[in-house]
Amino acid sequence: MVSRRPPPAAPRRRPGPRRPGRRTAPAPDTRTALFEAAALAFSEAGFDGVSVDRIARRAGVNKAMLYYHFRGKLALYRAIVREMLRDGGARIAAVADAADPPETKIRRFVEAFLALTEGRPWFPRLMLREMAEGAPHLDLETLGGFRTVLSAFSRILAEGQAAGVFRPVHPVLAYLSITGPLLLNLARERAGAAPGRAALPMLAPIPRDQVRAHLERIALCVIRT
Amino acid sequence: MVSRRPPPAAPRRRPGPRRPGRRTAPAPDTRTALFEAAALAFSEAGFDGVSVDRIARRAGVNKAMLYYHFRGKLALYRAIVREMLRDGGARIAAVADAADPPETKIRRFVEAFLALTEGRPWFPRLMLREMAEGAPHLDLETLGGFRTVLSAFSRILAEGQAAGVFRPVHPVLAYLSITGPLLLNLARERAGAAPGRAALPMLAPIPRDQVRAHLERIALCVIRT
DNA sequence: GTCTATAAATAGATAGAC
DNA sequence: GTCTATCTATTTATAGAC
Repeated sequence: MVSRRPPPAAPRRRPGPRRPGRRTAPAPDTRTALFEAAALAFSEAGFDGVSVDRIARRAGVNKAMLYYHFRGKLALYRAIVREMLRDGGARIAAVADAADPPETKIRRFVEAFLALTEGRPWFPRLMLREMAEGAPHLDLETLGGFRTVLSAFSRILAEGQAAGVFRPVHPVLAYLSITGPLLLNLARERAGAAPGRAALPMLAPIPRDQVRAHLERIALCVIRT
Repeated sequence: MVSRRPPPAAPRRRPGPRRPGRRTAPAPDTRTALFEAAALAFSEAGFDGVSVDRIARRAGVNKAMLYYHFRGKLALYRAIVREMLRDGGARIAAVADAADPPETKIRRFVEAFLALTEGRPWFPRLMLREMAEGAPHLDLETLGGFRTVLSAFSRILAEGQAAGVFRPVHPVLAYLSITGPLLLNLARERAGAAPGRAALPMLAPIPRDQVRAHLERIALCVIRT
């Protein structure tokens, strides 16, 4: 049910943002407006839950512009995910390649991931949703973005193991053990923010610092010798 | 985008399964067939990704029967979630109320949760998806089913804390720290099972015993003093 | 209880004027 | 680059025969 008609086989002709010296209208940032409106909308309602029309209206532009600037709904969605993974991968790589002891890097990793979820409100929702669905909207190229993140994380683990302070642990399990509780907790708090649910203690927010401390504890006790 | 028209305000008239001594046709198990077909379909494609028509066809019955036996698509979905939570809550409560030391109960909890995910293939997918979306399809009554599960888990924590073997920890964070990695790992393996992804080591399955051992380690190191 | 037929709404996508 | 208008497929849901 991802897309009603078979995907149009990708001729890939990216217009590229804002070439100087054109004859047409100013075009302030139609492409960017579409991108950000779609990112928020997808994170709130999921790929199937958002209509192309709604994205366009939210961006304040015409629906047809989505098909002009991107190749369609699915291509726009993938562009959003790729951008997220590119930025996330760069930040995690910066942590992994810094000159810190492995344990510090793990703490920095937790903080970087937390910052990522706070800087882009759509990041955790969109990512968790896509994972929960089994990533049916992503192609191999987009999935490759995950590898960048995971391999940076794995470098930290390997360094700690070489130094004898970390035990051997499956990198994927370790990664999911840190990020999973965080993503699910954010989803839980979001569920509690829905109207008529304020009275459910089960869905009440937990202070940010308490969450951060908990995640660091998980991280270190899972991978430390 | 949950349902196109406003929900019909719930007169709640459950037909009840199979009353003996009727005059109409045998009706072997139309209701059950619909229930199971829908559970699998919802877990595969999500609430919005499955059409009523598809559920009916998969169950081998007519589409109109869904509206006869349940009140509509949303009511059927909620019935499935409620059944899951009822059964899950009962199993976790059985673990919590047994005569074991707290640490054993935690291990039993992990095993019970794992068994739950293995016994009902749709359980982890459906649950993770619904959580990832912020539970937009659930009413307060259905959400109450979560409380049963969580309170049983909290009883184990409280018992261990009273005995001095567990440290004080937020029950919700502890719960998510065990179940989150498991659910996300299942989703990851499912993503890897999609056609054309067998070559991605990042999505390769991890042996069940390794996962179980990892979850137990997380559980105990998060809550133990 | 079960079915066919259809209503009423909305989806993604495109053609073509400007 | 941007727009309006529209095509076509699909959706949830119901009416009414049997």
